[in-house]
Amino acid sequence: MAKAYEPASVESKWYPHWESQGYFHGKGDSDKSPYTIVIPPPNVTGMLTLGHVLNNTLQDILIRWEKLRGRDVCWVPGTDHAGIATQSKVEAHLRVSESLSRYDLGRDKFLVRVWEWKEKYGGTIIHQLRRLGVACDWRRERFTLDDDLSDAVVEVFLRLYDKGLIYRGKRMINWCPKSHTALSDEEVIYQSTRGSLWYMRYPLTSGDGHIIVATTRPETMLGDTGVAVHPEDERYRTMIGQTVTLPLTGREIPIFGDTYVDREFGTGAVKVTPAHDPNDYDMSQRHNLAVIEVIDRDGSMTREAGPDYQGLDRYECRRTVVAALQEQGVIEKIEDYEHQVGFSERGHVPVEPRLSEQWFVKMTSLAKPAIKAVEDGRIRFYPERWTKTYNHWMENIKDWCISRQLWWGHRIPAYYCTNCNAVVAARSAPEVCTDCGHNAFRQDEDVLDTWFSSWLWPFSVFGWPKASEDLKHFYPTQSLVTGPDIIFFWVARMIMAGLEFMDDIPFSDVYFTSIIRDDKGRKLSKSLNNSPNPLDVIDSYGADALRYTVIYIAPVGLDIRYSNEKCEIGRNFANKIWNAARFRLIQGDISENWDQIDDIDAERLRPDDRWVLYRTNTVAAEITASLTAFDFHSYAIQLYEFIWNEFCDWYVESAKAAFYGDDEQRRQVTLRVFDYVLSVILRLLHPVMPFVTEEIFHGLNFVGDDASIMNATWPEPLTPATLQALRIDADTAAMVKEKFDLIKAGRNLRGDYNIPFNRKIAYVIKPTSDAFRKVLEADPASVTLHLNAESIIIDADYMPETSLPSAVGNHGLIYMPLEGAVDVDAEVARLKKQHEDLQRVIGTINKKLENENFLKRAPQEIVSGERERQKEYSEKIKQVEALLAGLQ
RNA sequence: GGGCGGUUAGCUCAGUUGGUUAGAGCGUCUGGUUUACACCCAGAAGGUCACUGGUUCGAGCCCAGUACCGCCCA
Repeated sequence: MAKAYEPASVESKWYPHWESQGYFHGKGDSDKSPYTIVIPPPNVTGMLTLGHVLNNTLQDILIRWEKLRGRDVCWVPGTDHAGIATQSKVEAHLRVSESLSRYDLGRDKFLVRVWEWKEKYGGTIIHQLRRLGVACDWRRERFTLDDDLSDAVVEVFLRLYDKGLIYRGKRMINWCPKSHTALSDEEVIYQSTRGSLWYMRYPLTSGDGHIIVATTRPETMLGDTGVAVHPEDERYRTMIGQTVTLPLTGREIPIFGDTYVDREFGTGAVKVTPAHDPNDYDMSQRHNLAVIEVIDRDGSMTREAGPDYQGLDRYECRRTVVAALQEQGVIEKIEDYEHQVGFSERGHVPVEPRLSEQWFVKMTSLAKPAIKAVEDGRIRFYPERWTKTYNHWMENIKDWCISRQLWWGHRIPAYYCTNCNAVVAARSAPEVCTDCGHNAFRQDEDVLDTWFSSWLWPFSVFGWPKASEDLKHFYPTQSLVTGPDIIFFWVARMIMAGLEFMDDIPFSDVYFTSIIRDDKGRKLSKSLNNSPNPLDVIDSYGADALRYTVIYIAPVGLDIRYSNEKCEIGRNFANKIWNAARFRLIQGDISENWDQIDDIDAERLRPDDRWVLYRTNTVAAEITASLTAFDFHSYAIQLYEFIWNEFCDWYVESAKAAFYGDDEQRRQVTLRVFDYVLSVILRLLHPVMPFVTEEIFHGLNFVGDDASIMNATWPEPLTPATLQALRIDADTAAMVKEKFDLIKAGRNLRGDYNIPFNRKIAYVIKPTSDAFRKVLEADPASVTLHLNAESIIIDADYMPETSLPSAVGNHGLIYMPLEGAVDVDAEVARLKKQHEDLQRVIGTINKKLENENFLKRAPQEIVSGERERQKEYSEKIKQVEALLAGLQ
């Protein structure tokens, strides 16, 4: 084995091996209970980001863990077609390389080009994911535009249409002027934007004064068809019913009262542009106002805007309109104003509310059972607080706009009679129109929202609507790991779809990941150039290191502050376990019965062996509990602290005493214990660090060349019989811990006297309890080694002739006999400090025990615990006082 | 405006249903080529647990309020 762990060769060796051996493949017909995860499908245009690293590492931990626990695991990977993103990318490519627009090519030829692009670049993220080591079932990889999955989309559309839950209608929707398509409410990102509030004076037609309206969008005044005030607003009461003459256009429009108007905002009078504002549109319906469209689908002004403005971009038009109004003295004043502006999630331009004909899904009836599924705990969210966000959205759910004016996607399965325009939803064009008998139809030009296929993902990947063994076996899935940013887009909709079409929940647990930021707390973004490329990180630190680090630094329910340097945590940790294994290999071949300890002769066990077995058993249970609770951070911390601070710092050192000693039988037993513990550690670690654990498992011959740690078993708790037979218990473990504490005290004495650790010196230990004496006498060699002592004397009756450097523990004292003078001042100072500390502690204990209320009201075990401590510390302080007396 | 988080060591964070002298990693300082590991080892320093009040025998933890930071929804 190399002196330091070298990830690159190990990773490139094992991943192809795992994949070719079919270890990632869910059997589907197995007698084992299934454990299924569907991947949140990344965009087919996507590149691997740190967000993917976190998300997929978490899923991989669950999958590998459940596999070790013996379940038939299946993690379905795949990508979605990402309508807008992919289409825009290919359009941009065509524009730059061939100066072609999609209209130049036409729909069919354009789609051929998109498919070509997809075949060429669409696999990028899928291949990048493999570098991370994820145990995805690649034989089941799916794409949302695959034939099966497209069949599912059509089936769902038709079912909902037949139920009356899908309808087509002219509504106010969010329009992306860059992508020229409608968007759902969820695809609009509101951002605080600095703008202005323009106050405009609209003259009354009567010539008798004016009314001042305030607006953030002066260019829309070209489409104004009314002015609204609150009906009870005294300032304007007399104006209701009058008309104003709209500047620039000369249109005469009414002033009317509507309770929607906020009297506090601006002047309390608002201009009403029904075609370009959802609230104005609602008011126009209530008050029979005209609807005049002045902004076109590309964000330019229409003919209706008037000859001076037609064709201008909406922002250019704003400047022109304001200039014209200023010239006419219409602008009363301009204030700086910060307000929320909706931006297109994909197009990154301000959306334009627009009236248009679109397809919608009625959501209310779908939402009801989905709310209930979370309410009654059939589906659980981690962290739990996300249920509130979910509930709030679900209870106020709005109809879902599912049509997109794109070409890349699932084309809407609706056909229009070319004669009478009758609408038919069907798998293919009907032969004859049932309304008029005509025989020609045209299909709807639009495609469906990408999420309209994603929401079916948990069952469409298994072939639904066709019945299949896979579907029966693997649905419902168990865990979903995703970001809270798509709780509405995806999670909520999958729950609704699962219940509606499968009559069952799609998954039982949803784990919401943290959001990754840079170490200054800023969002990762291309423009800030603060998004590390995970592949570079894997090259320099290793996949295990990156995986482990991301889990280790992820706080529960908070954002992660990441920097590449933090991957040293994972790299160092991998190297640590690597070297512990290397040390073991140097000692010779692995024990034959490394996978159990039941037949070990208890008499051969050292206290340290019992301690490490006790701790291993405890930590394995704690780790299992952490993973069960989706507490991945604890999982990582528990591994780190046990492996580094307990196993390596204490047990490996302690084992050296046995390995280098004369007692061959003891050596063999210690090797057995070491091997057992190491095998447990590796299996506990495997879900998060698959590569290094596999390499070590083979390196130490825990498994043969053709096998894998992936197929090992998760460590089971030791049986009570074993624990009893080997006398592995909390008391022994506690006593060994006392020993370690006294060893630390002994090391501190060196520090006080500036004796370097490499200089061997003599120590005397005086146990003050029988149990402690026995632990020490059972294995003085390990104490000698831990202290790097020249010699150790264990003597319960030890009385030094002169004062010696010494320290007091809970069950004994340690002395450091020195040649030459004792530094009395230093000794006194240290002991006095300890005396003060003890006095303070004893003081608080005494205060409690003297408090009648405490004795009366605190639980008995707390009170007796305090009595115990009082006794213990009193003993200890006496020892300190005796030492002090000897010095003075 | 409504909702949800957060505030603990220089930095990043743990801290179980309230109960030992509040912990870890990184950073800083001291010492060390110890035959697993310098990607390391042995030590040290460093905290009024944001603030105010309350409940309790007992509060970092529970309750109320305040301040600041962040996210979501309108």
